[in-house]
Amino acid sequence: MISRTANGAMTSCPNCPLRDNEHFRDFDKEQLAFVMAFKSGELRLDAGATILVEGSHSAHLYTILEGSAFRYKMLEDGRRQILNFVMPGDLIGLQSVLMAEMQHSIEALTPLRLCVFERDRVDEVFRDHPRLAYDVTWIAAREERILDEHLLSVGRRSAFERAAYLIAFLHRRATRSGFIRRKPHLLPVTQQHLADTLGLSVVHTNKTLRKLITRKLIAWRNHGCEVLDADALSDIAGWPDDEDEMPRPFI
Amino acid sequence: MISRTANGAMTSCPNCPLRDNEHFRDFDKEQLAFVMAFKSGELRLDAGATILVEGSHSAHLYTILEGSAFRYKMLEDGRRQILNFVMPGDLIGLQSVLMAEMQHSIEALTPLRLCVFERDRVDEVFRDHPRLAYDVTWIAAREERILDEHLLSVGRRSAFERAAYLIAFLHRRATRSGFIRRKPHLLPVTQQHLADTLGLSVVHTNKTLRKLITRKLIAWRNHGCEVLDADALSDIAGWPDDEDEMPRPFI
DNA sequence: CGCAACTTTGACCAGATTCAAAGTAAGTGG
DNA sequence: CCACTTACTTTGAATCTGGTCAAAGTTGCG
Repeated sequence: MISRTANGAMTSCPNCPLRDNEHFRDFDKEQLAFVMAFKSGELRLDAGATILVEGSHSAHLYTILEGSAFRYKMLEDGRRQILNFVMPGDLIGLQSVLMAEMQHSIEALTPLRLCVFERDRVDEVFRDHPRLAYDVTWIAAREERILDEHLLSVGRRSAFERAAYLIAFLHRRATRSGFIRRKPHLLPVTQQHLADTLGLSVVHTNKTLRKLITRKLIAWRNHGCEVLDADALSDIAGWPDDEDEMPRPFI
Repeated sequence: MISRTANGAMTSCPNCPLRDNEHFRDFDKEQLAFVMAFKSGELRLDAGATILVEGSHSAHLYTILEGSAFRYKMLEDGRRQILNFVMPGDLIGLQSVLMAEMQHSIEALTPLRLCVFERDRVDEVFRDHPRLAYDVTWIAAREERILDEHLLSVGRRSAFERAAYLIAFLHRRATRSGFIRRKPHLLPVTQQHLADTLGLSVVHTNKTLRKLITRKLIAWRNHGCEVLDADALSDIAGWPDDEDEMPRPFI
């Protein structure tokens, strides 16, 4: 399950690709040493693979190194709600480490490369590395903030505003996290993914996206959405700019 | 602003009412001593008062001792989404302590009694009290989990299921936190509050609640909802029981 | 070439919103 | 104690947003 060499060598923390990204904060030497020791392996998964599943009790915590995934919940009859997307630098599995079990599943959207940490060693982080513990809490608070905004969106924005918000949101996160590097800016999602995030049917999602396409704010490509005017999308949604964002921590 | 005696004496931590509640975990002596020193005062607010406001940068962190409040966000044109309700034992203001500023507001639903902590001393928690730092993270993860479920509800449940879920949710939290003590179980909310949580209009919320009333699952009283059959409500929503819940931490 | 997955379109329907107005209860000041 | 106000709940009617169903069009892939 944990491949160290199969599809390429394991990345050592000092060479971590996240380290080159100005949006992430630097570690000091001691933290770096600890995280290197804390990291117990690397995991590669194909697109479509399930990383964590609702009801399970994972022994691991992961940081995304490369690729993207999404968190979702399902009702018994199959209705699915995508809760959030996961991109490089994001931490997953914290819920299953802190609480009894996962209450959502996570599926890879693209091929994925993950850092693996042992659940049993999380105590060490809190005991010996207050700054890293603080960062873990910060990361949890950030997820909360994102969910707040999604809830506002699904609860109170019209389908059109909601779609604009979602694409602007994904675009901002994808560019800042380094998930998307070069133009054109392509988000690798199907309309079904967007529908399940927006709380809409696929049919209506399609019709709503068509309006954004007509206005030349996005274009639809083979299995993906090209973002043409992210600022206009944020404007439609009334979503603030958040320019003063500080470099964010990751583990 | 911080009253120590005005409307009754300040509660000392060893006599904290939360301590009597089996659903909350106990502190050991050292933790208790620290929290006592960490607590810098007590705040009493009237129903309807705004505790924290979007865009502000609070110098405090609060734990609810008594009463209830709600977190919400608004769009520019006044549309409001209630994100979650806050009850005894809940921590508020963490976002503004960790990040630059609040991105939601909090308003008292009932008269409120809060423990006040200084933002500047949060570092001490992480530096010297790993167990408490862990608890703070746990509390953040719990909020995330609640938001996940709300998002599923607003995005994918029908109005009827959604209303049933929300009332079952509020009821479970209210009874476990000690916010509601004796029968009849009355939730002090208006239909406008429920509507803004459900992402529905007041009119449609009223019609939806009426169905629950007809089925004798709830009754509507003066400014409040009486819960008659919480289990039936959870069933309608397909919301799991969560019986094996462990005592939870608070600060 | 042909299947499988995804996107698009149209017709019709249901659930939810809006608007308007009336009913109810609690609270206030005379 | 009553009249008046305010806040909240209820109802009906008209309208609209978004859902469902069905079918066809695309694209990628083996």
